[in-house]
Amino acid sequence: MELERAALGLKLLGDKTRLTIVAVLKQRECCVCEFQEIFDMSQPSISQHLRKLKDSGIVNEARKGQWVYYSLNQQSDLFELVNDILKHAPDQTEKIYQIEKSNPTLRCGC
Amino acid sequence: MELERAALGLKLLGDKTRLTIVAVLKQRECCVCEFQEIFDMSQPSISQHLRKLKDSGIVNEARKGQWVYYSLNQQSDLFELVNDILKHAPDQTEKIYQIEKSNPTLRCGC
DNA sequence: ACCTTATATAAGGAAATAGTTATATGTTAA
DNA sequence: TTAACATATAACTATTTCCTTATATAAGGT
Repeated sequence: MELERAALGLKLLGDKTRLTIVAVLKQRECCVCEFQEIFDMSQPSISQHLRKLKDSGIVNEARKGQWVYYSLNQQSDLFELVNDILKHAPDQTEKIYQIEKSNPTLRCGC
Repeated sequence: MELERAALGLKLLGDKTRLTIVAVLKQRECCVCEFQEIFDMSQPSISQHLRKLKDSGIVNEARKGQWVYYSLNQQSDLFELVNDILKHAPDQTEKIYQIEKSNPTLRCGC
């Protein structure tokens, strides 16, 4: 991989919020309103972080009804790098629990 | 490792210049004037990048006469992360060659 | 159609960042 | 002790970053 491309990936993951996002996505795909449960910031702010990750190809986005689900893009040229980095990041089971406890997508019945 | 600490390391390596510095240091320790041979920027700018890497513990600094040599700090809590990242960065033999061709520390006789 | 919910985009502001030039500090050698 | 070299620090600037609020778009339910 080009050094510049790797630097872009590292810069994107060099933010606490975005690193947490990808660490959570490694365990489970999530929609925006689920991330709202675990971050103490506005919905637009979360959307903007997800957009950057999407633009770089690190994550995929898929609309399901009114929700947009994000997941790690395993086809990305940055996937292996991201994956290796995540080996050094703490498990996010606690955050996942926090999401599931509040269950913001309850209404969809799925 | 704490997520916040990992994010700091990633942010530091998420800069083209600093990522190149650590990639070069993986192959060979270098002093500031050697980095000046491979970066198209001022000496203070290079010093400032090295300071950030030093402050985080990623690199070591050792004065040898009038030169200050930098090397990867293998004792750093970030070393394994850095090392895994460098697996995804290109080899820097070309840059090393560029340094050795101009040999800025010629005068020391070492 | 209309209201509600979910998400995205636009616009703006405060703080961080990466570079610059000028100057200070530390080391060597004449 | 003075000059030359290597590096660090200070002060400043332009740009980028991350957040905010306000608004737009998209989908679902009544």
